[in-house]
Amino acid sequence: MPRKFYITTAIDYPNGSPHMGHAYEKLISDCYARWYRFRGDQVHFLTGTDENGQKLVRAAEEAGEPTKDFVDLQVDKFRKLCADLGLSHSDFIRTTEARHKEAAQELWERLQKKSKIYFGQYEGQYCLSCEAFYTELQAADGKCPAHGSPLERVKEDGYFFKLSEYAEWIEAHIRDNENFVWPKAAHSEILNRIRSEKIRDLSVSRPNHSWGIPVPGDEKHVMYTWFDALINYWSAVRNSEEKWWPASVHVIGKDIVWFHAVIWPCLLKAADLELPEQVFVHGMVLGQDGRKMSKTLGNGVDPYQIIGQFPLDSFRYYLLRAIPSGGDGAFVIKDLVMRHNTELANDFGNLLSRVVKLALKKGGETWESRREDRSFDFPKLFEKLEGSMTRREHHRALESLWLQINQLNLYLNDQAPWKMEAGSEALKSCLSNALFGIFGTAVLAQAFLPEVSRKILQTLGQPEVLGPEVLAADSVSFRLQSPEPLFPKIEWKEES
RNA sequence: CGCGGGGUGGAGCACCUGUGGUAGCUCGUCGGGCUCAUAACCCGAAGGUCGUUAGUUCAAAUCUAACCCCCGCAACCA
Repeated sequence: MPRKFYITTAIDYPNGSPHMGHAYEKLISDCYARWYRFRGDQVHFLTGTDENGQKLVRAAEEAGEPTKDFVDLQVDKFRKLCADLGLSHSDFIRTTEARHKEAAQELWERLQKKSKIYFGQYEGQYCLSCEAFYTELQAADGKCPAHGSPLERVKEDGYFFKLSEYAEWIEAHIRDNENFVWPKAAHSEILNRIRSEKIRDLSVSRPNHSWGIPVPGDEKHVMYTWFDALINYWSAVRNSEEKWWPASVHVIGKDIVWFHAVIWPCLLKAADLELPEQVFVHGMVLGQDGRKMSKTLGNGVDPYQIIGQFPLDSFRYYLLRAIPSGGDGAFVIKDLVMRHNTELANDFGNLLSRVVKLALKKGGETWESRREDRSFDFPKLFEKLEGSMTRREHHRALESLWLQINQLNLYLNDQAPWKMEAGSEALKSCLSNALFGIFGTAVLAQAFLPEVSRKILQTLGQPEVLGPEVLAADSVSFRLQSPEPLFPKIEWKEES
């Protein structure tokens, strides 16, 4: 029976255009979605947009457009990004959709019925321009960190979620489930924070300015954006809840760990819903100077500087390989080009050329690889990749894959099949081994380099999508086609 | 101040976080091999006291402590 794997990205806040971080998170998630699909699991892969909150209303005002029109337009950009990245997502959710509204309201009512939400008063330092409260910690001097203007002491009516009731429970849950927040650094950081901060009840409503999801039974309030945003993971699969819930992995960035590792599980617990298995925190794509990408520093790289300029698989490969999962990494276009030219073109692409061309010359189109002749242990390599992927170390999976590619190149140099006599057994066995080696590598590379793998399999005369079981098949036959360069070299000059 | 991440041959990074045991990868430099292939592939060499200091240990880049430096935690922003 196939296992199920439900993976999500964070939903994006579309007040600006998609940036590198969005692309990174989506590509990582896509890689895992494809890997689990490859190993035979039933996969549901969700991404989408978070469209509530006053910040969007303000952004629309600044753009001089009605909020809804503005948001629709922005969301299209994110949809386009998904398409341009070749994402294999199963669903794209918008928090302005009816299905989400209904789900959020249902969850609210559930919590209210169980008295986990109550009506109260919020008192704090409030910035009028931000329409947000700041804690003593954020604004120690009583001034708005964003505007520098003095904050007002404001009392406001609103709804609260009894987060404090769950303080001990969530600490225990995180402590006892080492994989719940991953990687380890994120796990200990959040645990640390829970222990040092008093968990207080969470304000979950805002005054209704006709944008947002109305609080059931009280039109004067809408849900706080974060409250409803988290629920998207549930609302997207509510119609087939028994099939997909709970989520297997929420892939998120560092800045929203608290919401996903603390608030979200507590909400679910309070509503008697099952908890996600894992919150996977990825690192940040930094600017080429190794600092956080920012407009003021001008060190940012827009995803659209890459998409269309460089092959998609090279972009994917670079992000997945050059930035260790869980850590931060600088995005340097020159390095992307270098990895494309050396690792992809020279190591991998050239390997395909040299083997297939030689095979065509020496033995024609039809080749067969039998299990007893094989020099390479792909089932074992699969296990290795499986281990890396389970630990969410996709960069190591790629490293293992490349070790295999290097081994193949070395094998050819050692065997020197071009010196062997045409028609000899030695030649036949050497080349069928090499062909199987490429085949196995391409099969395993599907989650990482979908487009390229497809082309390789096609060159070998194999079906487009294959699972790990073919690696142990008794016999695989190839019907070779003349290969075209998989990775034409890229000429690229600094500051072009 | 506090929290978190990092400091490894000329450059960029693994390992450390999965088990402490001759320091590994890519690029660059130098020399060699091969000629099937996308001027590609393979081998070898030079180059590091793994931020500093102290400690634990038969043995530390890896564990412990202190310190120094860089980055993120306010804004565009995952």
